[in-house]
Amino acid sequence: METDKRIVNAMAELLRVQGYAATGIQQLARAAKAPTGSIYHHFRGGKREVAAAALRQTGAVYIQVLPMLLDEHADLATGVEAAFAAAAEDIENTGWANMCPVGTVTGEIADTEPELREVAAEVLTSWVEEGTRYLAGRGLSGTDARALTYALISALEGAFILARGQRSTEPLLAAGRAMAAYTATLPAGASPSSGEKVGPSGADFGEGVGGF
Amino acid sequence: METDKRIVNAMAELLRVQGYAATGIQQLARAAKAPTGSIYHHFRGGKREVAAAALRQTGAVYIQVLPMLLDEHADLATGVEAAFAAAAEDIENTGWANMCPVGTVTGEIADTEPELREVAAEVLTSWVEEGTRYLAGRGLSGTDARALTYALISALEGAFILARGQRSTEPLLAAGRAMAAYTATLPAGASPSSGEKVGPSGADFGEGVGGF
DNA sequence: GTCTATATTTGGATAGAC
DNA sequence: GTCTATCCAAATATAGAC
Repeated sequence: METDKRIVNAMAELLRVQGYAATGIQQLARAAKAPTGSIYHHFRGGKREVAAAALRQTGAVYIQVLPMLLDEHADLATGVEAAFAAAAEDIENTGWANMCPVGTVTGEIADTEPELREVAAEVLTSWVEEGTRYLAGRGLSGTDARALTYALISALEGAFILARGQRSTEPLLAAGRAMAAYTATLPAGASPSSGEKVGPSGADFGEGVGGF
Repeated sequence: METDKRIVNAMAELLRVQGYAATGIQQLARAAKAPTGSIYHHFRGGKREVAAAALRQTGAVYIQVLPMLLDEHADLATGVEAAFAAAAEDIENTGWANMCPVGTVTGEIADTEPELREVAAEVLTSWVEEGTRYLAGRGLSGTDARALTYALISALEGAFILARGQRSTEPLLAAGRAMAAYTATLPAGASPSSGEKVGPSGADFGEGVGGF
C-alpha cells in the first residue's frame, strides 16, 4: 500500500483506540511503518491534518452501516432493535474495543481544536443526511426521518461509551429497545421492499478498518 | 480552599474541556495555583489519581441532576423532553462547552487506562442505580426503570457529543423527543407528588463546578 | 506541608543527505 | 520521495531546601 494510505489507516486505528491527544507522531510512524519525515512530507499540516484525513475516511465508511443493517428487516422498529443488538454483539466480541473514532475524537477536541471539530461536524452532517434520506425512503416524513436519525446516532454513540466503560451490552440493548419503541410510534414505517432498495448496496469496508 | 480540593476542581474543569491525555501536570498546577510538587504530595499516584478523584467528585454531583429536572413535571414523558430541552439551552448558552467530563474521558481512556476505566464504570453504575431508584419511585417497574435509565444516559451523552461537534441543539432536541415517546409507551408513569418525593432534594452544585 | 529546581523522557516538527 | 538525525519545547515525576 502507498505510504500516505498506510499513515491514514494507522491514524484511524490509533484514534479509535486512544484518541487524538494520546496519539504521537512517532507512534504513528511506527504503526504505519514509515519514518517520521514521511508523515510531514505527505501531510504538511502534521498530526492535525492526518487526523482530519482519518476522520473523513472513517466517516465515509461508516455512513453505509446503519442503512445496511436496517435493510435486513421489513419492519423498521424491528430493524432498529436488531441493529443495536448487532452492535452490542460486535463490541463484546472485540473485547469492548471502540467501534469508531468519530464520537470519541469529537468529544475530546470539540473545545480545543477548531479545525478538527469542523471536520467532525462535516462527517456527522453527512451521516445525518444519508440517514434521513434512507428513512424517508422507508416511508417516514422528512422531519420524522431527520429527528429519528439524530436520535439513533446520539443513542448509539452514547451507548457505545457506556458499554465500553462498563464492559456491558446492557446500555446498547436498552438504547435499542427505546429507539425501537420510538420508531414504532412514528407513522408509515414502510417495508424496505416496497419499491426498490434505498440503502447503498454492496458495502465494502476496505481492509484496514477494524470493528463491525 | 485547601490545596487538594483546588487540585481536584481544576482537574475536573480541565477534563471537561480538553480530556485526560491533553491535560498536563504543569497546566493543572497553574490552574490550581499550586506548585507541581504539591500535586504529588497530595496524590502519590500523580495525574491518574487526580483524574480518578475528579471523576468521582463530578459523578457525585451529577447524580442529582436528572431526578431534579424530572421532578418538576407531573408527567414523566413531559419531564424527559423538558430535561433534554434544558440541556440543549444550557449547552448553547455556555458556548457549546462540555457539560460533564465523565462521558468524554470514558471514551478516551476505556481501552488504555484500566484503573480510570474502573472509576468511570463505578460512576456510571451509581448513576444507573440512582436513576432506576428514582424512576421506580415514579411508578415504573424495576426492569422498565433500569432500561429507561440506561437509555436516557446513553441518549444524553451521545447527543452532547453531536451537539458540541455540530454546534447545534438539534441532536439534543431530537433525542429528547425520542426518549419522551419511549417513556410514554411504558406503563404506570406516575406523578411525582403521589406519595412523597423520591428524588434527592436541595441539590447543591458546589462552587467550582461549571455547566448546568 | 509548601514550593523550587531539575532529572529524564518524550512530544511535534524540521533540515538535509540520499 | 525516503529516511536519518536532530532541534527545541513540554511532558511526568522526583529530590530536597525551607
